[in-house]
Amino acid sequence: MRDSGEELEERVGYVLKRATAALRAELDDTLRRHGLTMAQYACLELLDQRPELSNAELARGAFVTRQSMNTVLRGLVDAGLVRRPESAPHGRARPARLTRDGRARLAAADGEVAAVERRLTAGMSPERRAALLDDLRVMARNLAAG
Amino acid sequence: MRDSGEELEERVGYVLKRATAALRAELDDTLRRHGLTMAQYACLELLDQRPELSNAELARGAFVTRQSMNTVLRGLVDAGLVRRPESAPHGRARPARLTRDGRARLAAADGEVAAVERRLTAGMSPERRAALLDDLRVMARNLAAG
DNA sequence: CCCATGTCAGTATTACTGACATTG
DNA sequence: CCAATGTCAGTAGTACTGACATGG
Repeated sequence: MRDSGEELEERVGYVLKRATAALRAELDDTLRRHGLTMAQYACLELLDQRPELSNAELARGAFVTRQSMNTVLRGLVDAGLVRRPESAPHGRARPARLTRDGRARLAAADGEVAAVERRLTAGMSPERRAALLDDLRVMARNLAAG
Repeated sequence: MRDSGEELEERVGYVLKRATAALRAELDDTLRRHGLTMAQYACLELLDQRPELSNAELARGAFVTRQSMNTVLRGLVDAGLVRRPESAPHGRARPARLTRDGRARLAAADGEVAAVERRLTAGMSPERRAALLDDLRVMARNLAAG
């Protein structure tokens, strides 16, 4: 196959989108059963790893506008999963934190999410998985930088 | 690091989501300039590769319900980018095809999309890229099957 | 004044469920 | 009757732009 080399370069994005579409569909179902959407889950995940993030920081972390993230955040606050101080300790930024319920909800969903992820990489050697993880990080950084 | 091996397994989905979120944000911008949304672009892509797909088949290909795909397809037909026969040649399925405008629009967008994809994998060796492509295919298949 | 942040308002797209008709 | 398909209706969640206020 002469053209496989050239095709390759063009098609990483295509296959990446396909893999993610499949993952999204699967996670959507899983999370729905826990009363969460993908956007909400992503936000909870971010806050779990890095508490005290402001709305604007969360937005940058999820690659969306701060208006979009604000909508998500509001939903989470209304649901009692996230807490924000009434007034900003500095500037206008109000650092968000998971509530106890938020941590519990995230933990409950995480178990099933992990199961989906195990299915995702079924049949890959640990080395392969490590290389994949590396590549994905490179890709995220490549675009986040630009 | 004792836990790096275990962490690895858990986090492929997380990093995959991050990489895709970055890609989505980038493509969203790019496609917007061509008057296309991600869903529309995905649909055009599918039809370009496999003409004559019905709405239900497209839905399965994109991992969404046929109702969702129907909405997208309607938009594309209204925009004159996709054509479907008035009546079904067999059963109720009406095979869709790109119009000349549809092909042109897709081709116009594809140039920029390819540029984004090149940035995406910048700094990866051809071997690495090939392995990545392979892994992504495995993941899509792993979930699509389940 | 400038910049980052938060937030309100409005709009478009997408994805879902439920329901129903039609075709083979 | 049944399975697949198309489609209408309704709803929810998400993402965008534009605009404006506020704090440092």
